[in-house]
Amino acid sequence: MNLQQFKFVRETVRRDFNLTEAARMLYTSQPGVSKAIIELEDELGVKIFERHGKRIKGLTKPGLAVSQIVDRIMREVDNLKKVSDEYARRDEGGLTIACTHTQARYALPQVIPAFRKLFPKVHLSLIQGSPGQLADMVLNEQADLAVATEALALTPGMVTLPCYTWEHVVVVTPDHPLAQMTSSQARKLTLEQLAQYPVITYDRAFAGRSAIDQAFGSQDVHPDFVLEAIDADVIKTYVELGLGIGIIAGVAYDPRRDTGLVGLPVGRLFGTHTSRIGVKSGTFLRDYVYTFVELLAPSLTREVVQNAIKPSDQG
Amino acid sequence: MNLQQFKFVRETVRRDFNLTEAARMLYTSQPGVSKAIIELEDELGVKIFERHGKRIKGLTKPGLAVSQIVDRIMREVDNLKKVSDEYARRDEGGLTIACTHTQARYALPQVIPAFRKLFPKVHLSLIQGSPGQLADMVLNEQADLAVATEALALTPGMVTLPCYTWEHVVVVTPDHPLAQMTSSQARKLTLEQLAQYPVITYDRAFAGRSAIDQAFGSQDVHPDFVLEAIDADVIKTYVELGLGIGIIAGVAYDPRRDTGLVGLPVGRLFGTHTSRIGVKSGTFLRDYVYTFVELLAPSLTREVVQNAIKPSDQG
DNA sequence: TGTTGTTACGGAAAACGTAAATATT
DNA sequence: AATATTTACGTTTTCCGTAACAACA
Repeated sequence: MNLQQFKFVRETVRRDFNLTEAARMLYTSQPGVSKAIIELEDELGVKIFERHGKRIKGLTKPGLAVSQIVDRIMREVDNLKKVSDEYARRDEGGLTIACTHTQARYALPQVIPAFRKLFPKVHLSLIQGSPGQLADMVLNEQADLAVATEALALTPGMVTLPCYTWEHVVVVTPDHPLAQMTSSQARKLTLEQLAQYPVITYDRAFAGRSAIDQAFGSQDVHPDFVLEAIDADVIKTYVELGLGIGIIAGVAYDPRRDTGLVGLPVGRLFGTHTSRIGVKSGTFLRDYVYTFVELLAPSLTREVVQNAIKPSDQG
Repeated sequence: MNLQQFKFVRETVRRDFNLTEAARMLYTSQPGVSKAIIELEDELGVKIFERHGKRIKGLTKPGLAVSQIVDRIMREVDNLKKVSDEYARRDEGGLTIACTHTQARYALPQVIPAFRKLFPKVHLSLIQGSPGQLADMVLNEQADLAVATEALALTPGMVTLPCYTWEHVVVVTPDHPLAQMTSSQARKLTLEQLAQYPVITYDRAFAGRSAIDQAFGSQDVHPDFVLEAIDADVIKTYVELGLGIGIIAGVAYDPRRDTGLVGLPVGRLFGTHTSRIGVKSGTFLRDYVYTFVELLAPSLTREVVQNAIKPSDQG
């Protein structure tokens, strides 16, 4: 039994039981992976992988149990590295944040400069992806934490914590009829009125889009979604081109910079949303990660987060 | 980083930071242990052990964190072996029970025959020791579970569950004044009356002795404890020799077999005691271990026990 | 001065990659 | 036929024990 074998098992599971892929990801030879796994199976006395002839198709029943334990071991091994780095290179290291475009472009810029001043030696990476991908990145420990609004939650092993709340804003061109309204008229704007115009907003999986659909749906109003995009910059671009009205996250509209657009504060129509951070349960987080989270959401103190990631179930 | 290094670190901590001892326990050479640990320290970039020159005196701050993680890893590695044995040799294996003499001699015989019938291939070992030793054996995973009445509890990582309750009994020779009483007189026996005779009972750490002391102490009665022993058989022997009256666990007195003794049911004087099983939190238990516990205490179902040993904190 | 930890060194074992064989889709 | 896994084999590296050395108490 050795750590190498565990690494191979974990990677093989992650790569959907493709040894060749697993070997490639770990920069090693495929026969080596095969041999190591077979040796582990021999030592444990059980087959970990279900084989149809020579093709590996999935986990056996004992294999599932083994795989879960192996995951826990490898997670602790990762923690070992992180813990010692915490002492050896106190303020150095990497912080990988998986987030949506909205977060990367509008929310995180409000904290990253301060963070960099505190930890100039920490190498930051922002990885963008869909909320589903973000969750995967955190669970596979490719990212230390995820920030998103839509469904990060509910995968076992994933812990999410409320970060900040926000509302949508409607953006239109200055010459658009909606832009001509008095502010008292604007306050009374309804979903029906909005739905008279083509709508440009986020893709299904992003930035509170589900709340937008729900709001319209509950009133049985069905606007024409002419264009859906991952990020507010794209949406704003097409709004400026006159393709329709935009519904974007409030943080994504800045009256001073977005001079070609008028923002209508009708967030109430679509409800209030909570952006959340996602962390993998049971992982060790470097000191500066806690600091980062506190900068992003002062209510998420070190204690709150530590308590949340305590491993309560196996993940 | 490899499992060997982890094993060495764990053993070195357990052997009070004596590399020579650790090496001997693991049947390997001492320089090998030294080298492996140094290599691990180099790889992690931190010193794990506090050294005064060349003497290892304890854990450094990072070393403590490392040691805790290493313990968790090694525990999971042990689980891996157990899990696969569960499938590979479904009803074979070992069951090591750490218990006091009272348990081994009087309580466990009531369940072990039934257990052996169910799992004839399971090799049973009973290790006897003081309650403190029992706890250590479980924590070091030399024993699967511990059974005892006195202080098993409260070490972190140890989970205890109530097993069965019992009371003490006073035993005397048939010609002893106390044996001449009518049953109504016997029912009214007081601690003062008992204290008129020399008392033979358990050693401080065993079988509810603390409750005996407490009972006498609370009435400010101070009997003459002429002899203290670990087990009831020894106590009964000396009672038969006329050295005094015996106070032993109720289970240890059988009127049919102990023909040379008369039992007085005065358990109420010393309160009711609960024997408990102790298990290490976070360990995997073989199927037959759950069965054994259910035989011993039907209320401790598999679900109850599994729930109890779920790792809530690090141990 | 005895005990304990580190360094040096050499033989044995295992780890790993290339090549070939075999099985699956 | 193409893709995927296992077997075979030889080189390289790592492992591990003995011996020698160094430092504490």
